[in-house]
Amino acid sequence: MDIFGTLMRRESLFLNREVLRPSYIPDVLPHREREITHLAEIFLPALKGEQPSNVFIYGKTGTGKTAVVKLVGSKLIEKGRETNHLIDFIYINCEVVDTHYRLLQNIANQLINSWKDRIPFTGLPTDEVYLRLREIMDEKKRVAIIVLDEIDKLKGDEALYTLSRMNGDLSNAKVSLVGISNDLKFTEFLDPRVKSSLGEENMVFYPYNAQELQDILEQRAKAALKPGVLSDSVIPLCAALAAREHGDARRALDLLRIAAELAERENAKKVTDRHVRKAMHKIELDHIAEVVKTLPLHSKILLLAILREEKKRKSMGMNLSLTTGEVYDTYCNMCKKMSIEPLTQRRVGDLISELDMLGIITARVISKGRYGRTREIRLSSSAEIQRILQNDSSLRPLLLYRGEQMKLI
DNA sequence: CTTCCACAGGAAGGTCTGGCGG
DNA sequence: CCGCCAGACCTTCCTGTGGAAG
Repeated sequence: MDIFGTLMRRESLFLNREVLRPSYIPDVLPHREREITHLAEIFLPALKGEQPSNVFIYGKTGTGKTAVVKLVGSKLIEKGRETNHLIDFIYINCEVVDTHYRLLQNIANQLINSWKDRIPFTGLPTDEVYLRLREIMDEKKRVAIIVLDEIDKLKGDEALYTLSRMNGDLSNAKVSLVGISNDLKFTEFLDPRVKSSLGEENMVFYPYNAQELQDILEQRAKAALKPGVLSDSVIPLCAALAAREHGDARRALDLLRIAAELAERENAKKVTDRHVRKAMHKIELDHIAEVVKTLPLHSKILLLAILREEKKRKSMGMNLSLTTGEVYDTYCNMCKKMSIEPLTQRRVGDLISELDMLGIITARVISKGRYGRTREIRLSSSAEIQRILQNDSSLRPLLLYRGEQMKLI
């Protein structure tokens, strides 16, 4: 059987799939011309060997913050090479690199060329790492622009404090910082000194509206897909759906790409609205499935406890929402069944908040007056969560064999 | 108006792991 | 090998609180 032969003969709808991926940065960013110019003006002094102002950039996800910064950054490096002013442009995502130590370590390692001088990711005292970083930068004698994406994910403001006053410790090199955040309230909690230093320049990226999203999609679709494969209403629909979710361009591009992939798999000649809706559903379920699978054991037990309580409520025709106390009781029972020591209620409270932030459950704080203050807990997609948990081997003792399938007890 | 429930969630500290230099 | 370090993950102890009931 020529499995791949058959698949390969199937006509692809794509010219270049990459163009629709979130990591792709096009050379032209529609509706961000003003932001690009503004940022370029701020960076300009770097080309004269001077230190650009620090910048703080706000904006929700998918508003083009990262794309604009990376685009302007790469143009800056290019121009720097031409004019013989070498510039270090360091991009760090603080969601991945989220502590003082790792931040310094990461910056230093991006500046180091040789493998063996690299700084280990644990073991050294933090100030030692800082000293080494200083040495490295002073040796290079360059202007370095350090981009801290998702800066609000950074734990503690010590790291920002260190970086923002680093210029005082450097004799030959210069540092300027670009902070990117989608949390508008982020600076409120910062040390005032850091706040004023980081906020020398401020930029706000507003969400795209449906029309702007359409322009973006059209531009990308032209490069990514073969001509004529999109039904007329597909792009407006993707744009409208994404606009509903606070104008997230990343979401819009994902929708279009996945819709096209689904259509291709069906061997369809054209991408239609139906594919887009299917894509949206798929994105939601994939997200939940991915997160639930990788959850630590106690969070899984907790989810199972919520699932089971909800089912019980449903069969009794009662109100679906649960409280922390109820969930905790069921959770403790389940732990007993598995002969596992349950976590404290305090800890479980934190786990519940985490699940809420991940979008697996909704947990709103409500007051029931005389009957206390608690969280109102609900699963966001019980069918999908149940499907994942039923196939989880670590929860086996809590599941029951019935016919061919594992069922919840 | 006050009371008081059932927690929320802050602070501080303990334990364990992986990985470093010496 | 040891001693040290940062960070993940928990516990203990604690103070704070929205709003129905009294």
